[in-house]
Amino acid sequence: MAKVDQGNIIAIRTKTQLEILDDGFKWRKYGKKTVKSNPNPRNYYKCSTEGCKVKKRVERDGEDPSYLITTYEGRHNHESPCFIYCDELPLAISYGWTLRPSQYS
DNA sequence: CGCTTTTGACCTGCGC
DNA sequence: GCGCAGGTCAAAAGCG
Repeated sequence: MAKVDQGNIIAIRTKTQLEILDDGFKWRKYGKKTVKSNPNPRNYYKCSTEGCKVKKRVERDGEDPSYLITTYEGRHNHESPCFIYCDELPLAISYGWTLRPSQYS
């Protein structure tokens, strides 16, 4: 359905044992699905802020369960409820996250 | 009261 | 043409 993609897909790998990472935005979980590529379930989140059509995909690394892969899709239409949005990348870098190109699966 | 969360089912696209 | 995979939505319930 969504053919008009923002074209902004940023995959970030974080070394954490937590299942959910909070980057300062309000995310509403709208789906859970298990992918064959990974025996782990993949969580789908969407920004609950009005005017914000950003989608977030969270999945564990099948090769490194210690790592969590967070994929951001789209651009925020507002500032972070608590932090300032830096150009195009969230405060992920401040956390030492690894930024990867849109070459995701 | 508002908002969030959870599971299932459904749909589409692509490949062969 | 069929199957598979992935993705999204809907409803309901619970909680602060």
